[in-house]
Amino acid sequence: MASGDRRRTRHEETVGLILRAAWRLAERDGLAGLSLGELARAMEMRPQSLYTYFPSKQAIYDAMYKQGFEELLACHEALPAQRDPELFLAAAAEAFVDFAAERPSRYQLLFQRTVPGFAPSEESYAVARRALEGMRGWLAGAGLTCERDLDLWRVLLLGLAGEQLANDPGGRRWRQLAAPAARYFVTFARTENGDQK
Amino acid sequence: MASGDRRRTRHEETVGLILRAAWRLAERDGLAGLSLGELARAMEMRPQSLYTYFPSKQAIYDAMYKQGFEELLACHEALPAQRDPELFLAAAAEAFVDFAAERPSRYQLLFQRTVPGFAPSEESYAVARRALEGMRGWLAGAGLTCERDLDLWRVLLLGLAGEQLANDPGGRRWRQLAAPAARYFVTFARTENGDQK
DNA sequence: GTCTATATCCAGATAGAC
DNA sequence: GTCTATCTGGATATAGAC
Repeated sequence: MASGDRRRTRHEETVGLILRAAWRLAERDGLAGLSLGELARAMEMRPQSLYTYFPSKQAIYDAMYKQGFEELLACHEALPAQRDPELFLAAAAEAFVDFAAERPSRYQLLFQRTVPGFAPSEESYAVARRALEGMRGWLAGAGLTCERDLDLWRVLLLGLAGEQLANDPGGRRWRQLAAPAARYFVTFARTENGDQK
Repeated sequence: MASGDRRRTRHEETVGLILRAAWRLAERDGLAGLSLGELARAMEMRPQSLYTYFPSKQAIYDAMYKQGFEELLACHEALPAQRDPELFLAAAAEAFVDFAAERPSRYQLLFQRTVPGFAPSEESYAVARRALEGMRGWLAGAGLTCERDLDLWRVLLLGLAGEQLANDPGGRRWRQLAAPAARYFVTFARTENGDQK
């Protein structure tokens, strides 16, 4: 029915607006400092009305987590194709630091475990796994297929973004290290794998 | 005066016990979830009595921050001497991951910026700088003196510890990557520096 | 879907008696 | 130094009228 559809659409629009506002407040007050009162005020609602859209505060964090990984997947798909896998990985590493720098609280929710009591639902975590599988595919494209390679790649991404956010927010000090670090990683992984074979 | 000395000693002892309890609670409830009520209960005090020892909750976080870096410095000094700087850096990287794994909330307070509103005092930050200067010295011992080398070294430490805590707490998955990553870091940095000269 | 009203609980912090 | 008492303001969440 048309009226049912319209109502559902309106509901989902509001859910989207609430998440937008939640990200904005998380940037301003800290992710763990997000409060339903402030969030409601930003939406020009009473705090209780938020429960029409989310059953709990945890559910809001969970929706943010899922949305964050969906955005990361979109960011991955937007990466330009590259013949050279090394150049592709360098661009991917830069894009990851940019992704984190653009919204620090998103990096914090997705990759650090700092919100007391929060754990993603199975459904949301599935999106996170898809992002990781995408990375596994890139490495395979560069001839790197063992689990250790993926683990070290993750170290570089996490470390680059973490240092950039914590010690040079708004700058480029670690961002500019992303490409050489990615090259380092590929050389290292190939050498190590060669040693073992 | 003897009685004055004894009182001061008792006071400082209590401060130490409060910090111990604060770390324990931070591990249990999350660093940002630390509450003065819980902390007082652990000390068998009323919450108000804590103000005899610390003027605010922020001051407690600040003392924890300073203590954490003092512990890191002690950990650095405990590293066995090594003729080979590469072996020394490998051991240092492993020790750093162990340091983080042993008390995740300490890693979180010292190296992530996730407690809403917390910023270290100048005095406490000075201790953090000493720890960083120590690392600079190690790299210099391996012939690595440019700022970029130190930045990439920090990426490795932060990334290794962060992944270990977030995705394999209690395990050794990233810890065992520390030594090979450090060894290759040295090789890579020397090669890069050679290219530039 | 949004509201008023309320429940329940907790936070960090201060004043002043003992 | 520790306590009782209190302030002030928040939090998340639920019930039920409109």
